[in-house]
Amino acid sequence: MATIYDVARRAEVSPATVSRVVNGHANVDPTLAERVRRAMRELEYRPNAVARNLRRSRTTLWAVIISDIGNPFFTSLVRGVEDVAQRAGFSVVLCNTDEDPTKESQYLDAALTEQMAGVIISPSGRANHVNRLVDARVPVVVIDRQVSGAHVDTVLVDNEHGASLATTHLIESGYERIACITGPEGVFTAMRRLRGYRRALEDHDREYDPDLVRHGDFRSDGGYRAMASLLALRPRPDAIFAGNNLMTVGAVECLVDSRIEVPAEMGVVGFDDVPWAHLVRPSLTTVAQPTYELGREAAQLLTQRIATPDRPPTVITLETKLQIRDSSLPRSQP
Amino acid sequence: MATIYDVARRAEVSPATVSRVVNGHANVDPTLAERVRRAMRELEYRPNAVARNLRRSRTTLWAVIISDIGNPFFTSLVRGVEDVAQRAGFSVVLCNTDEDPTKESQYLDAALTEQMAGVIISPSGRANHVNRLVDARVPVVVIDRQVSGAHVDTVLVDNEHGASLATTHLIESGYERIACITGPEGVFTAMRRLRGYRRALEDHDREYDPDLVRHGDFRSDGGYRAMASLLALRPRPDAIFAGNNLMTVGAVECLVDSRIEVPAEMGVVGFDDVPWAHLVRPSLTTVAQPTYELGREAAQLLTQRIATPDRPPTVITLETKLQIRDSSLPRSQP
DNA sequence: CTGAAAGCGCTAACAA
DNA sequence: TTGTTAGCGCTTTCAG
Repeated sequence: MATIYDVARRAEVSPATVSRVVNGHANVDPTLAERVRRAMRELEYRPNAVARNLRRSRTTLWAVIISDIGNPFFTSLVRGVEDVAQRAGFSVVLCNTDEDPTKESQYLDAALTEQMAGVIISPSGRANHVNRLVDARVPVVVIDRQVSGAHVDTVLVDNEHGASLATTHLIESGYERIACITGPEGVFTAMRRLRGYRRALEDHDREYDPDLVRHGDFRSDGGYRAMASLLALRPRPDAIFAGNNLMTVGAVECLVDSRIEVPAEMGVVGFDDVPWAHLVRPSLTTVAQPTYELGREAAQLLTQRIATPDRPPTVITLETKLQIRDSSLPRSQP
Repeated sequence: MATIYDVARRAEVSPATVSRVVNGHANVDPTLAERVRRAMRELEYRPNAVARNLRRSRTTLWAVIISDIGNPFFTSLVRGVEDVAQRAGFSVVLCNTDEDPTKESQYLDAALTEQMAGVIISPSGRANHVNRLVDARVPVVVIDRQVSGAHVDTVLVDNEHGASLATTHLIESGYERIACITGPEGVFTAMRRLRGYRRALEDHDREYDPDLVRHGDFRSDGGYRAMASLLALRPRPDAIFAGNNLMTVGAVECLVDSRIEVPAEMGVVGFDDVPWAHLVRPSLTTVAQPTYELGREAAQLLTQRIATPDRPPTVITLETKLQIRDSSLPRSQP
């Protein structure tokens, strides 16, 4: 690999001049600049970002740390991040933790030791992970899940409100025994969505019954198992609110396998849109999240945090929207 | 951020000794080592990977460059890569090109300038991109799509054979006018799958009719549009072979919207499994690819390439398997 | 077994 | 406008 010295020698200038041409910083005599550019071309010179990063003590890479690369929620979000990052001159790399705190910790280490310019993270676990970044003064934005006790920019959706909308919709459509499949205990979004479900019930003078609640793993399998367990109840629930997209899919798979008709025998509303929802019969009522915008907002916060590290942290909450489709058609009266 | 000098001073040793403790390279007196470790803890010392990388002129990051992060094919593949990488002490970062050569080029630049330890790429475009890596002696493995004229490790599936199996299956199930939706012109997998389709037809003394072929974009929308265009034909096709998972989804969506019964009015076979295939009615016959293994094999080749840069390139071809489900049920005789 | 010192490739004062 | 030079933080000879 040619270095900046090789180029300098060939162009008969100093390394500093080459650096100036490469970075377009200072004014360089056009003749020299041209000579430098030619030398670069001839030597196929490519700046060594590692050396540059060391010298400048900053990099141009953002890490986006997410918990499930297989969930379209995150892939859409990542696109939002990418589009903003690119315009601001950063490259985005993705790190997939599979909801595993060990993996998350490893990627945090990588982000720290590699001196990444910034991190956008949907934290799987406790606050201390995020605080490691904050303490090390790495610009960081938390996305999707609030971290209590971390003083950090955050982008959320109105989980509780969305869940409440969904549940209210089921109530008003005439469903009587509405169950809930929420996410893992201790995960922020899972707790908020459960709270919204509960609030809606209580607002309509329904009893909140913990027996009708299951905790899944935010993946399809968990939704399937939770649904199966709910189906064993007597009396059986006649509707369910599922706390994320993949668990909705799993729950519906279970209903299909059990030959239970949706919505005739079981109303279904899910949180977050299901990919290829059109293909699923019947079409699914969901609480739609602005996933792409979530990514955009996070990326914008991150650029601002990088520009002004000492600004006070912001929390942005985006709105969800209830998309009524066929899986929650009004209950025909007996 | 504490540096190695800070630690050395506190532990009253030389930076070299700290380095030895950190890397466990040479033998260090246990007393000193303990002093160093304590100093590290007290200062929350974290080695600066940028400086280390510069000094060692190698890094510990792999880039996986893929064309569509929204396609489960790639997400499963990435998991295969991650599992191997982690064991070998590398971190994996993902780069999404959205099939855009400009983005691809940018990520290649990033991989080069950041001196990444290795690259696994599913190239969207021409050979020259990959050759930039090979020429720069960056360890690289090409995955999913062969690059003609690049002397490089490659992991593929038997696209032609799989496509031929799928088409033969439709023929033997009694379908008469079998159309094909393949991928973008010039994309390796698209060409091979089209060739398999054609070969199967000709092997069964059917005429290959270019009017029955459409080129989609490997995404759902493209599949939808291609299907719509095929439906305008008179006589209409009575079966289709779709060249990847998302286009299969799009094609089926189009059929649903057009109220065309599958398989009664249109047999469907897709290449690559569709996520949540259970939910799609009827269940879809597909050519299943070993996506996770694809990633594993690629990662293994990459570790070998890094260990022995001058070994001759290998091409590995994994087998696909026809998964027969309901969307291609034997045609009932008229 | 330990320390001194050179240098990875680049940038940014500072001087000329 | 250009060049000289001193590091960024780390590893790794080479002496001791």
